[in-house]
Amino acid sequence: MNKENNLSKNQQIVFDIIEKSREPVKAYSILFNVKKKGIKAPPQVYRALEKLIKLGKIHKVESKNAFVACKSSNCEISKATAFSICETCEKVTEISDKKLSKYLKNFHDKTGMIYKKYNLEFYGLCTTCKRS
Amino acid sequence: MNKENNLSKNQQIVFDIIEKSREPVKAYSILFNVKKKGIKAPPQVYRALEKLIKLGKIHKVESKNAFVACKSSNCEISKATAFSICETCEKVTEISDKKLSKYLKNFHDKTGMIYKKYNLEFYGLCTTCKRS
DNA sequence: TTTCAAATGTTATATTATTACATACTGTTA
DNA sequence: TAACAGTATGTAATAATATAACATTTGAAA
Repeated sequence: MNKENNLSKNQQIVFDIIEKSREPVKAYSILFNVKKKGIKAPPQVYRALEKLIKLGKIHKVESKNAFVACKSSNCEISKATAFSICETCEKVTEISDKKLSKYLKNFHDKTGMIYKKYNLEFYGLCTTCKRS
Repeated sequence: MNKENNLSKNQQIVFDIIEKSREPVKAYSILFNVKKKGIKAPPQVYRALEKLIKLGKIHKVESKNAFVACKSSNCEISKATAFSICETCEKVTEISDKKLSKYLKNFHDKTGMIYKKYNLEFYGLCTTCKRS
């Protein structure tokens, strides 16, 4: 364990890759990038990813099978995620909107189900792609 | 093409499987089930799925890599999906809530991005699993 | 210093999805 | 009706994503 932040060696290596990236990173892209650091096999990456998600340090963008560092509530355990995804340039941005998260956290359906977590992915055209 | 509903042979076969199922169906489970009907290879299934999604007849539950028939706005093209997923029994239900969909359709983030589509997946405990 | 949970290393394999290319069907319109 | 365009199909191969299973090591705390 790394004392400062509670991450183990592999977890830190994987997290660093994701954090530095400006876009969602795929598991096998991570794997490729950490071969030089001694991580050789998929389970090592997937285990680190799983732990990082549990810790709220990263999120999985489900519709892209890719991972991003949590920007909105850094280092807190986050079970509420929202992303905007540009269908043209593929840019993914985490949305942190108090009203939206409040609305969704308080949402109840008719059945009385208890929601502990949600993931919302918007698709559309980002402002850059809109212009062109 | 099947005149009644615009689906081709393979599309109809795949749709029937999904429609009859009470739970989300995975692509390879579909493939296995339609081998007897002459569909033998993944691309045949994936192509049908793709078309059915375009038509709004089915949705993909992204976090499960599985497909469900659209119950809420039958046969209309649907770009706005919301599901509730029980973490215990894995039951997936499509949420059709006018207020929720209105809220999300009208949602704008700070960047001015135009949203054309969204997918929302809630996780939690269904009423049955809550009791036990 | 034993002990236990967490983390790691490794091989193999399962699961999900796409590429690429050849062929056939369907409806339109010249 | 012949030609065309668009859509759908069949097929083989392979790419991409993810997990199972098992042995071993590490780290913190009792």
